[in-house]
Amino acid sequence: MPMKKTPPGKILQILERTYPDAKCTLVYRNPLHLLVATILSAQCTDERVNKVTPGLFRKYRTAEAFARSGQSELEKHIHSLGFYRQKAKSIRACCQSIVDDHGGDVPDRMEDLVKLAGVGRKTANVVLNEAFGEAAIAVDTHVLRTSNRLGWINTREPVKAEFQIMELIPEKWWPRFTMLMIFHGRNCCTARNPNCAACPVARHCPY
DNA sequence: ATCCCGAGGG
DNA sequence: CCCTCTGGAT
Repeated sequence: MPMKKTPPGKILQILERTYPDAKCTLVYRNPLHLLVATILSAQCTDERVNKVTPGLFRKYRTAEAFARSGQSELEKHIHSLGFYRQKAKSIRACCQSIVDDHGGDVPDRMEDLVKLAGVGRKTANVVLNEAFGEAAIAVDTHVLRTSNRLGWINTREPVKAEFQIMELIPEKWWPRFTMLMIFHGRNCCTARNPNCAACPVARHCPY
């Protein structure tokens, strides 16, 4: 049973009109700051991350500074974000690797990024995209869910989803696609009670 | 009560 | 595939 699927182009246009300023709301764009901020953003909002990062980056300016930081010291800064023990541990180990293996600079290759503690494919793609200007699709739960519902893909595996979506969409659109789908997934095509009545692309959606 | 723009581990 | 990790917003 092939599911009905509308080519992405038109849908992306509609979403672009609906969410014209969907964009990464993390404040920092230099690689180290964005990497740390993205690790911190797991399971909490960007607004909450943006609230602690100014003080955090005033205290720890380099990967070496983070690597040297004390576990409990770092935890205090990020306590309000949740998962603070793992996040602190990840950031310290991650920055130690950046110092040891990359001369203190955040690596700019996926292969190297995903080896860093606390950095998965999603985080790596955010950094590649927003800090290094590389076209990428960061597959989070929203991208995965909305893409499946629209019938563009049929898999729950993020890596498969990433490559299948890349086949479907011109590279130029990859970053916009990511942000639009995340926005759409948050505000309309939610996991539990999707607001299909108000959905701008409901006509094109087999879900 | 319930949910959240993940990653690591069993 | 399942589980855990956490505080805060709603």
